[in-house]
Amino acid sequence: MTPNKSHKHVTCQNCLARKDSLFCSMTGDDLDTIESNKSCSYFKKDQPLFIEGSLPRGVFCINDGKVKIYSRGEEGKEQIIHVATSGEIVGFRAMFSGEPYSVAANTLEESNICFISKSDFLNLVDTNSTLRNGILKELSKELADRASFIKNMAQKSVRERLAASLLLLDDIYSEDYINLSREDLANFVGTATETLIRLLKDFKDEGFVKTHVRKIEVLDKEGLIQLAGS
Amino acid sequence: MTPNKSHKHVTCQNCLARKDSLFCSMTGDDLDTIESNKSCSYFKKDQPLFIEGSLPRGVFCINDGKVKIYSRGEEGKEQIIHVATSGEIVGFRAMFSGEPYSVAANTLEESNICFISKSDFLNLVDTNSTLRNGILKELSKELADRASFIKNMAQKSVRERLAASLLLLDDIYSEDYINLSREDLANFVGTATETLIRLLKDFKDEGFVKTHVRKIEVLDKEGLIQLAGS
DNA sequence: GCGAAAAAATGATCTAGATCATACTTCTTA
DNA sequence: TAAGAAGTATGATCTAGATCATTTTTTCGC
Repeated sequence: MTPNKSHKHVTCQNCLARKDSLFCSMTGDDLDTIESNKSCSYFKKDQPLFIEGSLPRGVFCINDGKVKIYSRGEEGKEQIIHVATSGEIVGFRAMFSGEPYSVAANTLEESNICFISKSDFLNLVDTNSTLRNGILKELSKELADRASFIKNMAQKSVRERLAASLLLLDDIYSEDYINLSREDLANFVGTATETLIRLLKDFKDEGFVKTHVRKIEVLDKEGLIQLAGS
Repeated sequence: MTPNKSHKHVTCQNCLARKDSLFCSMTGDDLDTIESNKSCSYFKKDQPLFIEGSLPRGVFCINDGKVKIYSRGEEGKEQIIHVATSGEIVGFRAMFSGEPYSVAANTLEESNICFISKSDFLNLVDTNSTLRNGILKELSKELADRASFIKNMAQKSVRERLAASLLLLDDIYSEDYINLSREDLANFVGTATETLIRLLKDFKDEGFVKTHVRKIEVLDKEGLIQLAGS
């Protein structure tokens, strides 16, 4: 875990997260444009970037931290659609559709996040064809992801979905242990918190994972892959 | 229902479906390009446009008919993600992502469908910014749709999902009755065929719908909206 | 470091919906 | 137009997972 997450301005030129992002191929000039127009903020845990139904004013670029993208159901229960990490750009979909956000975004931990205004971003997309193609590609990939998400929700058991989710989150948290509340994890898997806790206990007993208080260490990736099915 | 769906060449200039499509704003020149390079085919019921895992060679433009977009689960059970109708362009997502199709597409009824090759289509997208923006918008909207699809699968009962699905399909089939097999409908709602049949019977008894053999007439939209919830 | 509040865990119970078996209806096509 | 096949319907049963209640553990502000 990064030792110091407190607020500091990160220049795009030096941004370590950029190399993994849609901005990876950005050249000097365009980079300068962003750099001089962006703003950088430090977010505490569980702060909103935007809420469902509001109008997008720009995009968020995660320098460091984790962000959950979710949608709230009737009784207020969240369904987490995605967990975004360093290098990801969050919130550009609603900008293209011209509609209000259909989802909300909150930080899951302390995060450093930059903001680029709608006009700056759209200009860039219009003029930079590499970025544009990257975005088309990204949108298409996400669409494919969500198709399989839907299929999993419809056809897999909670146990299978938990296995798949843990694998996914293990990638997202890379060197760190998975660090989500049981409730958030349940809302990602799409189940009740109690059910999640029980299944997680089974996974512990079966040696697939180990918990460090709230954090989850994946011990047996192969086993989870088997369990998750196709 | 169109009286004659047999094979005939439809020119883009005269295509009635175009006005509802991403190509709606297409100008003379670009339209000529498509017109001279596209091919038009007549598809019988339940014929594949493409299958999961194959590589896209172009896009399909539905002139007349219906197409299901679906993904197959482990035991072969389909999850229908979308039902596309006249004017829709099908299969362009995988072209941008550069990956094989993550979903499959089959006709649901006799259909007239045009094919535009990958290179022609990508050229058009590169040069025509209106089309491009239309596509970005479309992709973003679908992403939002799928987020709510996921949420519904996770949080709503089958009964609620059936109500929502019927409303959606009623729009797609516009003047016609909904015309899907019980199995396809079940695979769209995300439930077992038997469960779907039972719930559909309830809906009949409660006066929400009326069936004409396999076809379904929606009688009480308001009631279904209530039932479907948010 | 202490006490309150939040989060995690466990237990008991209940039901929506899956599954399996079988019967009936509607299409196909010979 | 009859027979077989596919699709639709219904009945009986079983269980994964939701829900509600309670206890234990962890976190956090003072």
